[in-house]
Amino acid sequence: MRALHHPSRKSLTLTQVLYALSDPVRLAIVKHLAEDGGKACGTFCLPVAKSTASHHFRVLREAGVIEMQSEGTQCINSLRREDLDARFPGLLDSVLRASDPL
Amino acid sequence: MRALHHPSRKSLTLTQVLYALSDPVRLAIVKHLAEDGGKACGTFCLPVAKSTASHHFRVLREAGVIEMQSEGTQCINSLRREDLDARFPGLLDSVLRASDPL
DNA sequence: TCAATTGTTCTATTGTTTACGAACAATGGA
DNA sequence: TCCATTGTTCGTAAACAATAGAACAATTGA
Repeated sequence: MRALHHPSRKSLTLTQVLYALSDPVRLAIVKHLAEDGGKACGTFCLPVAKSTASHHFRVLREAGVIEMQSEGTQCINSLRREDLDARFPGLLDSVLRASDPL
Repeated sequence: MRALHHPSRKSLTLTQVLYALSDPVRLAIVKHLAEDGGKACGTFCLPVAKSTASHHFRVLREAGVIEMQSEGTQCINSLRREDLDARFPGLLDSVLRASDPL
């Protein structure tokens, strides 16, 4: 697996983050990661094909919402909480809270 | 002007709101309305054609982010702050705050 | 080495979004 | 009534996004 690009904290943009979070599949991923981080892509039960899931993980990564690390054949995902909180204080929390009853 | 449909507070969805806010033009509209509400569509200096602006106002309205009221030939816009705060506490504030240095 | 696992990339399809100009509708003032 | 103002709708084009299947790459274990 080649090196994955992650945007720097500074280069995160609000509109891109909001867009990344505005898809139900991606929001579900973020919710799961908020509950327990460090999960491999395959451990999410997503209602889409593997290739589509890969696309959604990529959108989240490129928006700076998640971090992906290769770990053997799988890749471990985690929320970029600190970066998001630093750049957009309160945003992630309010989104997670708002998505609770989902 | 015919009656404009506004979704009820209950029917607002997080993903729809996030999507509505994820466009730079729409975010600019929301920012302006947060500073001074009750502005007509024409008072916004937007970098798009009239018809395109109309589209963006509509997306915001249908997501439940803004309220539009006919007032003569113009239409007065305002943020649905109470509804948004009730449904998604802290979300609007964090978005507005995050968009400050924009 | 071979096969299984995990995820990415490529290609294609389908539908959505953004955008604009032109035409239209509604209102209000001259 | 006529005209200006304001905003919506329509038709259309270009760009983008979500989806899936097939092929591919990297790793791990047998």
